[in-house]
Amino acid sequence: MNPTDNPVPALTLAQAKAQFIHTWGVSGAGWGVSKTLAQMHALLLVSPGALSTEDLMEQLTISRGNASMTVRELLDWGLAYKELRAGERREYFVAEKDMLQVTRCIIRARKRRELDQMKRSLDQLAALPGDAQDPDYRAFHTALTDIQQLAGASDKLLTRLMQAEKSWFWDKFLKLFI
Amino acid sequence: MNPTDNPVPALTLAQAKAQFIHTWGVSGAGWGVSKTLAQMHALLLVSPGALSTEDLMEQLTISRGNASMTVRELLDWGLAYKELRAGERREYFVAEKDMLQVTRCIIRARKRRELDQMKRSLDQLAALPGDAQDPDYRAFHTALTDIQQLAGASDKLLTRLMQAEKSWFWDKFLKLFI
DNA sequence: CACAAGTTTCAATAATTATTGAAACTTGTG
DNA sequence: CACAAGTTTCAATAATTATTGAAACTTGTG
Repeated sequence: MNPTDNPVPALTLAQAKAQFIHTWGVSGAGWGVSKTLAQMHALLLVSPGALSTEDLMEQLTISRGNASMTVRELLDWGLAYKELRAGERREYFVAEKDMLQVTRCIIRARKRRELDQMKRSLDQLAALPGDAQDPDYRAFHTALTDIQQLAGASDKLLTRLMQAEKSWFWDKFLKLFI
Repeated sequence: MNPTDNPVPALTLAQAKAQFIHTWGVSGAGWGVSKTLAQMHALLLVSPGALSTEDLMEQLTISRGNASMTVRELLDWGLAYKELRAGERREYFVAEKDMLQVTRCIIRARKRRELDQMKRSLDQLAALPGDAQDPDYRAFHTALTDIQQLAGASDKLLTRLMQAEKSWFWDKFLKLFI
């Protein structure tokens, strides 16, 4: 189909960035951050310098309101930082670029939002007394206990990962599993 | 507020089940399975016997169509099995109750759907040649390389977890991290 | 303290995703 | 092969979630 030696015509850098932003947005949606949030993070990740709200609006073609709220959320998650410039009113933002740190931020937020809450609910439900002869009660109790065990293990693993230093992380975690 | 010795009035088993189904549904939504799917799985988990489509419809108060599609999806994910009864046309379903197996199923599905796809995209983009002097290119390339590294590590970790036998899992994984 | 430059809020609306339910289909039996 | 018992499909609709954009607000200066 393509008569040259290079079968895939090279993308321009701008196209590659756009594709990356798109891809990151799609997967972001898959792990519990909104698409716009993930895209904004992607844009900041591949930008060499800090960007203003205005820049974000333009480059992602989103409204001012959306840009404002999303950038605030990004700060909340710890995935971006403000960069203030002397003598300028306008705020600039840079991404957290250390991917281990990024992972940690996301784990922390999701653990709090979901796992911790689920554990509370499970603890309450698993404590329900009942008749050990009743198959309904037995099924309920067995399921709950198993899930609690998994939740406890996940909790501890995630807590460890969050505390992990880069060296610990790469040493224990990667070397063990790779 | 409560004058008896028991400050929280005990839930009935049915209420506890309902609450569990609700909670499981909420967290399910958080990790990429639909709420109805997660609820149906929860219901099957706490049911001592197999349930028919009819039972699922009634107990979750969802339509026949929804029940049919969701139960199919549950089979797809490997989170439930058909149980056929001799001389009956009607199909019954039981949950996969081994939580390690459940985790494995979910990891497998999500890895395929998201991580593998993302890796393909990253590999293509990270291969983009460019001018090492250009700060734009440098930022892009650094970000991509870092993410690739993380994606590679995650991939290997998840693959290991999926292959894990119960003994391996509880030995290495839990003992190491707890 | 008026104004310019920017930010935030939030009701209205658009976009997306999940659900219904009736019609079409399948399958096993007399 | 007609029928009963069940399952699946899918267009219409409902529910949910994300986005806009204009108005209100904030903040720093002359």
